[in-house]
Amino acid sequence: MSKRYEQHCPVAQALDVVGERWALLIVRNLLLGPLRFTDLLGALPKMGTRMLSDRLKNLSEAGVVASRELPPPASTVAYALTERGFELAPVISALADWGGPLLTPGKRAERRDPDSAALMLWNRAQKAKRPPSGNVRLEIGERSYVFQFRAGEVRAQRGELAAPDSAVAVSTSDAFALLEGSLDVRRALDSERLKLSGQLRAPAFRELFGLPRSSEGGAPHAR
Amino acid sequence: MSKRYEQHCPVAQALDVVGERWALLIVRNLLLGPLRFTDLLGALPKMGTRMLSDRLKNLSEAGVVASRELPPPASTVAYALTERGFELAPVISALADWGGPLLTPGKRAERRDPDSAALMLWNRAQKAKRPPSGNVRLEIGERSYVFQFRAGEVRAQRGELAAPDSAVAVSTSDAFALLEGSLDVRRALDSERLKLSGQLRAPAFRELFGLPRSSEGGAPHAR
DNA sequence: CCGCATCCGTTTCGATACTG
DNA sequence: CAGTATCGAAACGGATGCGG
Repeated sequence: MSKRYEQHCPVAQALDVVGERWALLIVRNLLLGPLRFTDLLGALPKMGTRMLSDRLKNLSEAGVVASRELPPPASTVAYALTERGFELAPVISALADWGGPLLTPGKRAERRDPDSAALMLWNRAQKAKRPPSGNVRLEIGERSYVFQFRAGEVRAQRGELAAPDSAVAVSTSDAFALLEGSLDVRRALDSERLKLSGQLRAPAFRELFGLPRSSEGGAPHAR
Repeated sequence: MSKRYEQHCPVAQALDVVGERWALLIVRNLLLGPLRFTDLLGALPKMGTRMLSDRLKNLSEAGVVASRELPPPASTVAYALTERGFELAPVISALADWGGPLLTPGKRAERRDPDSAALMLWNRAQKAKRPPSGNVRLEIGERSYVFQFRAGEVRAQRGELAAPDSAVAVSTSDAFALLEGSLDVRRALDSERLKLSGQLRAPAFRELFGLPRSSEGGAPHAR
């Protein structure tokens, strides 16, 4: 945007770069790994192709994202965050924390994609008790993610992992249900809506991702 | 904005509320205390009155700001952050951290106001070594601020304080110079561009606000 | 003066069609 | 698949007006 705030203030300067509509959502989607133009487009409903190419251009010039040519046979372009771009993670994280209470469980017509669930899990994992170390393969809906815990850091990326220490599988809607507490980990395991394998046990899993213990304590059929 | 992202994601929900142009800058200015309509207008160059009243309306409906009638004789309205609004501080803080490197020392035509300097000092104070406890009266340019340190928390507000433990006075431009490291605390004190009084000594002052030790180490006239 | 509503020229947005 | 071209609709920015 050529409209800058023109203030000698770090907040205004930051917003000059990532304060435009869509910009931070693009960053959010790229936090889990590189994406192609159309992948981004699909993840950002209502956004037009013009918008996306404009934003990607601006973010590239600002050094936040970089486009790389994928090697053949997948000869196409992928967009990835630069190191500077990854440094926006605390901003996204703070926004996610603040926006958490705004998530109303009901709401139809709101897109629910695996990436959002994965990011929420990542955000919680960063704040939860530090795990020892290890890799977790997380399957949410059709997508697969790798969470790497080591030295008090958590990294999350799209992708497969040959030999993870543990594996988790859950549907997209159940992932959100677990996050919001309307589905209990124990109950999800019993009904096989959540599958755990490897070293990870239920209590450790819940702590690892800071999941609430249960929905309403003693009201199983709270409608 | 009636244009919502319509995604079931806390980041998107947060941006639906505070992602519009100007919104976060309004919050930033209110972090230091309530302001009147025209005060905000003056702090936000290029912003029109229409924009401001729209944004204030949206932010009020979202529960981020609240307008309160000031008691007579100053019968006018002031806008203040709600508790929910203050919870955006980590977002502003993360943006300030990320935007810090974008601040180029030179740049004319960039507004430099005391509030920005005070906010930057607040941001650094939060990350610096925890001070014991006490109140500091900080005068930047024409404005006065009160920093309250206690129990590992730092609060910063516009306003006077009758009997602070320490007092600091500096011009607006020198405040930025101290922050960016082009002006050394020691040198500023010697030349009386920075005035300290009360219990606060130079080294403690520098640590309290995480100020850099000096500009370029051994190049006093680096041009 | 303060808080806001109205008007207007310009920019930006969102959707679609189209090209390499 | 990766964009560019185009167009109507909306939003922005600035100026002005008007009731307190």
